Amino acid sequence: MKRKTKLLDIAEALGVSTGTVHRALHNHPGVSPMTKTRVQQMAKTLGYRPNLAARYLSSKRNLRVSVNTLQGTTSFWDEVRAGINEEARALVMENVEIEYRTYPRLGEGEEEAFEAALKAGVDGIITFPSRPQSLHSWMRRASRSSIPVVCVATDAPNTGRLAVVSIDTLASGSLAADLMGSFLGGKGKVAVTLSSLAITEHAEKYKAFATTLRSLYPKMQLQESIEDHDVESEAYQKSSELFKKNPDLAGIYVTTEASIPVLNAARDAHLLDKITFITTDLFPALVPEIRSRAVAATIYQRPRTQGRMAFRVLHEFLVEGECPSFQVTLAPHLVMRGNLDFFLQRQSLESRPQRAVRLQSASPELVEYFG
Amino acid sequence: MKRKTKLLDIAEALGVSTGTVHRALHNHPGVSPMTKTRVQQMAKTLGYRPNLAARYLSSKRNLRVSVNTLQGTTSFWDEVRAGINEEARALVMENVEIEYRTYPRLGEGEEEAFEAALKAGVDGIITFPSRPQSLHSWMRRASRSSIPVVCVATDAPNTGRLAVVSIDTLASGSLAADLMGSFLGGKGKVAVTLSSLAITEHAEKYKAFATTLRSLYPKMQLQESIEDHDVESEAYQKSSELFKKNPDLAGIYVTTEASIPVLNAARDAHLLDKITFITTDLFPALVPEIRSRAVAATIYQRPRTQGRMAFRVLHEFLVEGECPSFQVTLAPHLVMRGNLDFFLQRQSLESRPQRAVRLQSASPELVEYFG
DNA sequence: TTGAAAGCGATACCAG
DNA sequence: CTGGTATCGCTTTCAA
Repeated sequence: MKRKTKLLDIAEALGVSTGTVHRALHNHPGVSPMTKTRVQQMAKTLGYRPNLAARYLSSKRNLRVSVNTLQGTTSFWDEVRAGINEEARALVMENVEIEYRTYPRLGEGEEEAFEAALKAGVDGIITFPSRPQSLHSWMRRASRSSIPVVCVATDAPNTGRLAVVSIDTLASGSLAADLMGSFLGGKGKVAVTLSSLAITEHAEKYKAFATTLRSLYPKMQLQESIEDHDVESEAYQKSSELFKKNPDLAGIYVTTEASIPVLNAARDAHLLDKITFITTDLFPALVPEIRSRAVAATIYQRPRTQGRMAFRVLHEFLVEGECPSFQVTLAPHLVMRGNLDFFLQRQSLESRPQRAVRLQSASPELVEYFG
Repeated sequence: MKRKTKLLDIAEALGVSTGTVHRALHNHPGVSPMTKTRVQQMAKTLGYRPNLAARYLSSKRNLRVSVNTLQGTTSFWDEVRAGINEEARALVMENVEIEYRTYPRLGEGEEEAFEAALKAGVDGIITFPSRPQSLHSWMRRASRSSIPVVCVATDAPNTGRLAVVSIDTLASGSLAADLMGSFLGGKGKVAVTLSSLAITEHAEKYKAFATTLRSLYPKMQLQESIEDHDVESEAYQKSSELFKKNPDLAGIYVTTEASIPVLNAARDAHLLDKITFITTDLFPALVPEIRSRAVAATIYQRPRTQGRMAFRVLHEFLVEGECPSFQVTLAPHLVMRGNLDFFLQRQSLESRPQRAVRLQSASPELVEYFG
């Protein structure tokens, strides 16, 4: 086990000073191209890896990251932010500042938020690109200034973003299909609602659902999908129509968070107890529906963990400067009435400021839950 | 935002030197009781938090942790070790050494492994206490020498261990019950197999299963549980008897890894397609059973994440010196045929030496899976 | 029992 | 453009 090579080693090997080496490795101005390449070569051959402890200790600059997400009450985004916070405290030895920029509604104010983050000169951005197209040019600009951007929940393709953290859409759709088939004994009419087939994630869930259903439960009939375009009234409207047209509908898989209008449509059509619902995510209004078994199961997208991973990836990049571009994909969790309480217990504490969520158990111990 | 208080601050406040302060805070020998308490007081009132970067930088000592688990081929423990490794690389800036000590079978050689770790003078231990009673005195001894011990998968109560990382047994049992009820339409005879009711985790799973079944599906009849004592032949034997006595058995929940003998018993009794199986964990032999739908669903205990968390908790303690004793409880994952492939894809790469698991996706990106 | 001082490895500045 | 050097906060050793 040989000693790690440090700045001085490569300086001596080249007969220059550590200052020069440092500047060369960081592309700081004031180094002749010649020496710069020589230094970079030598660093490579010596296998130089910076000592992070020394870096943190001597560096006065602290990293600033902007977190751009939907506003408050949506429990999903509160969770995401909580996850980011947790990971920030756990991973870092000081010197990371997180600035939250939120926007009120899908696609409303997100460009402004992004622009503001860039203007403020942050070192990295975690964002939910609710309208990837509209953010596209801003993200490319960030990429050109080599400011890393991590997308959460939804990807923004071809934007030069560093990474995307999301739930495995294919696993979600396939699991939903397999469950639906099992619950219904492999027969009956089923449908899927989604926001828009134009959104990759939703299209993927739908496709996975359809494919799995066809291959595992060939006798089931999948109806055409419903697109609600993130409008609640549209969801209600269109699902009402669906129920009218298909009074024998046996199951429905709601891939978006907008399951309440669909449930209400079924309720108003007096079909609630005839239809098996599989929904997405977990939020207060859904809880009684699961308890009453109106919803058979919901696929939880682990917002807390998504936030955690997003920060982790960004931080790793900022610190190590690695990774071109990649995806982090999480396995979804299944919540049914049987295990609902365990998830609620976990959620209720997410807004706590502390570094880790801890709750009293029966024993005098501390309990931590991880999504 | 005021400057962080450092060693020098508290030294000046007391008119002593930083060396003394350091020794006092670390209970090093050679400090008068008087000054020691004065220093500790002052540290508290000033809200002193050590600067970890400086600590790492100046300290030559490196942490050694021993990981005591079952041997190799069991994919579960390979995963756990992989998780530990991953987290170690991700969390730490050098100076952590991991020593693996494995033992061949349940309860065989684990005391020796533990003793060896203590003799070797490690700074912390992560262990699977396969026979908590037999490890009891060793663990108490570790606790007396204030060597932190983290249990994985199974707890060892009243041993003074720092923490336990495990799957939420209640959520597992309840989820299994709810699924079973849903699959079977709320009626029929069901049974549970487990290793031994004397093991807390198994008793909890059983109880959760029974409770949830009774409350959500009161028409279902739960038979008496089968205990296999971790002996495959016993599992086969006893489940064969069960099937003989209850030819109308509709479902069975196998809470242990020993699902194969139970499946074989059902197969030999020509009841395989009449019984709905819900099993535990995911290993090669189980894959074809899930594919053929002999197993309707399996509850995955996320060994990789268990390993990750175990290391994380231990490391946090070693570095921050906090936490009396606590539990980390993970939500189980549900694997069915629909989403089986996603888990397999993830597993197949677990033994990779790299810091993160990355696999080629359709796009030229890197993909990471997290359990 | 305590103080003084020499590092640890990178950063950031100032002087040449 | 480049070299030299003080600095970050803590650990550790050597003297007193």
